[in-house]
Formats: sequence, C-alpha cells, structure tokens
Amino acid sequence: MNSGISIKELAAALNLAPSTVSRALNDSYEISEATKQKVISMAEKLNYQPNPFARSLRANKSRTIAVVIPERINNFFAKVIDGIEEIAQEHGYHLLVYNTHEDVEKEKKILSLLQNGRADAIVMSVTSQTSDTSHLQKIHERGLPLVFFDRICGEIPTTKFITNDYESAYKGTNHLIQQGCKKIAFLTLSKDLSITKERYRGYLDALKMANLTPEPTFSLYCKHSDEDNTELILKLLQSENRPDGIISSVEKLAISTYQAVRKTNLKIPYDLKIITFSNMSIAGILNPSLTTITQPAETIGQECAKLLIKKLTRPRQPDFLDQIIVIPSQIQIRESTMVR
Amino acid sequence: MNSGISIKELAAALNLAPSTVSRALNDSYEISEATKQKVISMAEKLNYQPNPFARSLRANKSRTIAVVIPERINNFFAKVIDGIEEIAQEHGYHLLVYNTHEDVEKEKKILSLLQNGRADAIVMSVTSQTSDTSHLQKIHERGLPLVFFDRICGEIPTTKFITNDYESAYKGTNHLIQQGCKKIAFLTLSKDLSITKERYRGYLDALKMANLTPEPTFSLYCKHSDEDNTELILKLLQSENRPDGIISSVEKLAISTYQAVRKTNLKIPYDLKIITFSNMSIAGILNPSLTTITQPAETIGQECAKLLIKKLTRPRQPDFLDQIIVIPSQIQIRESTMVR
DNA sequence: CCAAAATACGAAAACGTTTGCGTAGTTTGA
DNA sequence: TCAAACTACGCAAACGTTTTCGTATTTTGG
Repeated sequence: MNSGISIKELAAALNLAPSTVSRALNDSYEISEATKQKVISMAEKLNYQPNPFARSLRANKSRTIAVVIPERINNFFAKVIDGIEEIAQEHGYHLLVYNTHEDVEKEKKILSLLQNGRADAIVMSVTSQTSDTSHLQKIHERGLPLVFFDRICGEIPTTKFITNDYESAYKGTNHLIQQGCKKIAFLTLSKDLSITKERYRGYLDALKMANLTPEPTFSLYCKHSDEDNTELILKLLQSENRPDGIISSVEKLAISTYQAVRKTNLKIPYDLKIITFSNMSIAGILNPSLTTITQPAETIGQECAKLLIKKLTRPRQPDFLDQIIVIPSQIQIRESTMVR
Repeated sequence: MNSGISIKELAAALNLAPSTVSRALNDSYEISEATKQKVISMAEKLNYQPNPFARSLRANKSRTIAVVIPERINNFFAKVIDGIEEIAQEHGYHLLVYNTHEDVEKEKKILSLLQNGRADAIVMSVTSQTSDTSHLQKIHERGLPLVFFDRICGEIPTTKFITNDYESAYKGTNHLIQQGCKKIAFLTLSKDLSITKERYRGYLDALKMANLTPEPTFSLYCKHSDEDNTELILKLLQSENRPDGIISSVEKLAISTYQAVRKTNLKIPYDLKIITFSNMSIAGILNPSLTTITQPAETIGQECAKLLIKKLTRPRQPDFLDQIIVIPSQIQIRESTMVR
C-alpha cells in the first residue's frame, strides 16, 4: 500500500545486513564512516522511511503525546495546543488531540483508549463535569506520564500548570470595586471545577476586604448551552436586586452576558461593568471593548510539553512532582469596566 | 512500562494458544462459543489491551487520520476538526492534528513526516503560501488517501470539499450593492489560494452585473500579521477614494477592519458596510453586529471523514474521484450591512 | 458403518525494527 | 612476536499481533 521500502530491501540493495544498515542510520560507533555514507546516500536515493510502528513495537515508545481538552472552539485551549505542538515538534513528537465536549463519559472512553500505549504521555484539562476521578487515577497508576493544565485534578499526585487563579480573580474583583461596583456577581461553570473554586475564593476574599457581602443569587453556575446561559444571566440582570458588576470565570459566559445585556436597557459600563477570564483576540473590538484577564496560554502549553519531553527523552527521570506551577495572567483594562 | 499484559500471557492464563485467543477476541467463526466466553471474561479480568503498534505493523494500518490545517485559533478549522473527530471516533479512528501556521516549509516538513504510514489518510487545507505542490503530489502518488477541504489544491486529482465560494461571494457582494454600496473592496489573503480565486470571481461578476467597475486598489491582499493588516485596511479607508462596502474572504480580516474603523471617524454601517466569510459565534454581539457568510464547517468535516472512513474500512474501494463537492454557506444578515 | 465434511484448536511465520552476541580480520602493545 | 584489544560487520532473537496451514476430533450423510 503506502508503505515504501523496508530496511531489509535497503540492506539487500547495499549487500549489507539489516542490522548494519540500522546501526549506520542510527550513527552507531560500530560502523565505519565509509559504510555510513554509502548507507545514507542509498537510503536517500530509495527514499527509505523507517516504519514508526515497528519502532514503537520494538522500543515500546510511540513518540506521540495525547492532548485531551473539553472544547476545541476556544481560544485558550487552541493556544495551549499550539504551545504544546511547538515544543513537541522540536523533539519529533506527534500530537493526538481529543475533544471531550465537556462530557465525562466521553472523557472516560478516551482515557480508556489511551491505556494501550498509543501515546507516551497525556496532557489534559478535565471536563466541567468530572468529579469522579477513578479513570484518571487508573491512567496515573499505570505509570503513564500525565500532567494537567488549567482545569486540574487535585487528587492525582502529578504536576499541574495553572494561572494565578485566586490572585487574578481577587484583582479582577477588586478592580470592579475600585470602579465603583457594590453588587458584584460571579459567573462560572461547574462547582467541582478546580478553577472555579480558586477563582471563587479570590472573588469572595476581595468582597470581604471591601466589606461587601456576597449575595447568594450572585453566584451563577451555568450550563453547557449558550442559549440557556444567556437566559440565566438575563434573569439575573432583570431581577429586583440586580448586580452592577460581573466577573466571569470563563470567556463564553462573558459573551453570553453581552448577549443578555442586548435584551435589556442596561448599558455597559454605565449600568453594569464586566471583567472576564479570556483569550479572545477580539476583546478589543467588542463594543464596549471587554476588560479581560488574559491567561498565558501558549506558555502553559510550552511548559507542559517541556516537562513531558524531558521525562520522555532522558534516561532515568523521576516521576512528576505533586506540585502546582503557576504562570500569572495579565489584566487588560478596557471600556467594559470604565467608570463612565 | 505502561504496557500491560500481552496476548501471550493472556493465552497462558487460559491454557490456550495465542492464536486461539486472538481469534476468540476477534469473534472468529472457528472458535466455540464456550471458549470465546472464557477468553473474553479473562481478558476483562486481566484488563487486556491489544497493542496498537503490533496491530499496525501486522496490518499495515494505523487507524489514524492526519489533519493538517494552517491555523488553530480559527473557528472554522476548529469546527471542521470537530466534525472529522465525530465521525472518526465512531469508527475507532484517532486524529493526529498538525498546524502549519501558514508556513509552506512547515507544511512540507509535516507531509514528509506523514510519508511513513503513521496515518492511514490525510485531510488538509493548504497554506496561503502553497503554490508549489510537489510535496502534495508526492504524498498522493504514494497512494496515501488524501482529501482537501476549503483551501484546496486543484492540481491533485482527488476529492475536495468546499462551500459555494463563487456563489456566496457573488451573493454577498450583491447584498452590499442592494444596500446601496457603490465602491466595494475585496479583502483576502494570498492570490494563489483556491478560495481567493473563486470568491474573487464571484465578487467581480457581481460588480459587473451591477455595471460597477472594480478599482484596482480595492483588491487587498493581506499578510499574516494582524497589525500589518489593520494598517493596510486603515490606509485604504483613509484614502481619497475610499470604499463604502467591504467583502472579506476570511474572518480575521473583518476583525482587522473593525480594528481599523475604530481609528477613523467612519461609522458602520452608515459610512461603510461590511460582510465576511466567518464562523464566529460572536458575530452577533459585535457592535454593530456583523453580517456573515457562514460556512458549514462541521458538515464539511463530517463529509471528509465519511469519505475517508469508507475507503479505509471497506475492502476494495476505488480511489477518490477527482471532483469538488460543494456544501453551501448561509448568509446571516446583521447590522453591519443595514441601510441606515 | 465408513468416508467425507465440519469443528475447534495449535504451530509457526510474518510485519519492520533494534540489539545482544559472536566473529573474522586488523591493530596494538610490551 | 604474539597475545590482547579493537574494528566492523552478520546472525538471530525479540517486540505483540494476525493469519496461513495443519490436524485431531467430532459430526454428517447415504
């Protein structure tokens, strides 16, 4: 079929043994320079391409990293993958990418498929619905290198990469307070999510420092459907005691907020200020432009990949430390949180 | 390492030959029901996972499809991949995803890596810089199933999936004309790109039908950098003879246009109307909301995958026909092309 | 009842690499 | 000068599957 010439045929063409050819191509010290040259030029002439599966079978390595994300149409995850791919490609690694669509069952299925060694390592961000972590535990116990980023799983003792969620949420909330907000709402996805917890803590602490009391109705846990979310937010905005500021834990809820605001008479930033975690390149052209907490997505991806590659390519690397590495976000202040 | 139990060990545990176990697991008619049951339950008990590389080596198939795109932070390509993944997953196929970053050299490198059978097929959208197609030709001649979508390569005799580029551009331009535009500019990337040519034809024909003459300066071929593009567009908007309507061949140029407009006194849609090919979910919350030609991204991905899977899973499938399959776009009229 | 067919399984080869081991022939060293 | 070391290569096994072929046992048919 598509398979080209094998090392045996290449050896035959050279009147050499396959083992000699293999060693020559791998630049072994046991082979003379003259032979190496002959082999290399013949390999080029015949366009010899080593079969990756034979190699993988033999070496029990695939030179492949699996990336598992909950959403593909998302600038943050896209940038993270770009970062991972950059480092991976430098070291000859390939990327298998899987989208769980925020579905735990799909996540379980994918991880179960990855048990057979198809990938040498996994880098992932869990679903907003992932509370039972036995499937992750299983992978980790099998010894498959596993790192998390952004939406991490605390129970698994491995290295995790996140941004300064607590601090950014604190600063973001504080920014709203300084701009005059008194009634600040917090939008997020699932309560179980690691980032939700940290960002929520930051939000609460900022309120406390300003002697503001968090209203129960101001913590909004949203669903998967954008339409439903817009409805939820609209209700909040139309309620008797509506917020005058919003901090959103994820990009798409800020978008839903813009959608909802359009259905009211409210004007951003006069009646409502909003800040969001986001990696949108177009935050600046929204009207009003959107104040964002921009996560260092590419860097996170690069760091994940660097750590993995180090473990995969060097001989006796220790297991990943059970630690959280924090890469800070940057707040971009724009019109949506202006005073007037 | 991460590799679990092999079929030999499983066979030993059952006092059977590996061949029998293999056949039992593959539901061969040569194995009795009783034995099959024993094998299956033991396999589950010992958590047997077949080694994919041994299988691939044996079968000369990888159950893997490579996807090559020019840009990852792009709603269109993200949706297409979602579509591909959906169908692929249904059939047990995995996805290797590569981003060329609009760089031909990277594209060549990636395709060269894919020559060794790591993937059973390739679905791709070429770089805006791809004019020499010898690397694509080589892959195709090797017999590796290859389909294109959106940015296709006409020289390669295979199946291509696109939207109705000509017609959509024609209709889009015509829409601008009917809304009163007299001086319509066309924004795109490279001249070499298939979609550019078709969409440009549609633009020109619509102008001709309306007895409008296309000004040379109104055809803007943009670069890779968003900042440069914004500059280019700004210059166009500030020129003596500025356009009063814009049709953009790609999403990000519409965004650059919004950026550029912000630096002028022009108001959309009063002074300038704009329509763009785009898959942004947030076109509706831009201010003014953006009229779009929405490509059927998921469907395109699904159709690509279906065609590939058919060829890969059925015994004696013919090569892909040298044809172009068109899946129509839909125009969403919003404020950016309103009359006043 | 007996040859022919069907059933159910095992032995071994093959896919394409890499690598441990063996060994001719050459070089080294005291 | 001659054993020891080195150089440069070949042989064969191994990775984990699947599949061709072979065969012992049972079943079928007239």
